[in-house]
Amino acid sequence: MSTAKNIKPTESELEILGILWEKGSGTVRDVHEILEKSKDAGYTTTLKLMQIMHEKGLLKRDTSSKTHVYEAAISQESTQQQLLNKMIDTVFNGSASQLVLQALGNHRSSQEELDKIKQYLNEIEQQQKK
Amino acid sequence: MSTAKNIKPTESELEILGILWEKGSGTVRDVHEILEKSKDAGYTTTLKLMQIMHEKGLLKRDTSSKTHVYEAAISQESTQQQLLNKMIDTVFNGSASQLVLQALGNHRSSQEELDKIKQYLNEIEQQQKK
DNA sequence: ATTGATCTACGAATATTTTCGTAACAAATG
DNA sequence: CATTTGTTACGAAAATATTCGTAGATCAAT
Repeated sequence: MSTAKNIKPTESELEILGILWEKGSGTVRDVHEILEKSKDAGYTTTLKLMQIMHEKGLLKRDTSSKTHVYEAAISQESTQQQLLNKMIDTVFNGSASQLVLQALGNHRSSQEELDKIKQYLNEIEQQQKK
Repeated sequence: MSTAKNIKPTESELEILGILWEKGSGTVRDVHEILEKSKDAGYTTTLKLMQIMHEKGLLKRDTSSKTHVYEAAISQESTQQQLLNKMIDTVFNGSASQLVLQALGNHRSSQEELDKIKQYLNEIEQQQKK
């Protein structure tokens, strides 16, 4: 397993990763301004966090201009998967479908999304028949 | 919202809650023995954690005999929901169905479980037609 | 050139979480 | 009854995570 990162972002780090995954890339100020909406921390706090994340290999950055531009260095998918696995393990008695039911239950999903899920379920069933 | 607990169990606390939800109730030793399998910490560490959790209102306990018996004081479902919501928010761009797809993707689910999910999807669709 | 705004770097203080040693007590064992 | 075993309580150390003040650099506008 070459890409198997056993990296464990902290709570705050995940918030920053989330923002960068969505934006693609951004400066400390970009990230900070979004973060501020839901949190309250100073600018240098966000800066420091992102610097630490860069040291840890969680973020890449372009320092060619004065204002550095950051982006996530770990994939959203693999991080999602890792977090899901732990969550299923500790809080959902090891049952992925229990998690799925719970997630579907409380979030109003669009018809389009539901269709996508259904379609996916069919694909899974097809595969398992083989 | 009367029961709206804004309680945020830590990582270790979640592990203990998970065990107690599954067992129903147990002594410190019970919990510790299970915990030991995946972690390595001393007995008094587990004890201390459970004491703190009791102080915080995360666990109930029966002290009528020398060896205390603990059980979870917060519901598994509401905790699951709270964690899911945060996760969807920070890591899944706010999309519950994205989480569902990811969860289905990597965990091999039994046919029975898949059926249950399908059935649930139908129920949701029915409700939304109203 | 001087000022002001903005940025990075860095160190350190705070806060939080986790870990464990030690003491006191009770129950079981010999 | 003395000893060993298992338990709780408690305090504090250790490890981690978060926050921020301050200094120095860069750049733009006066």
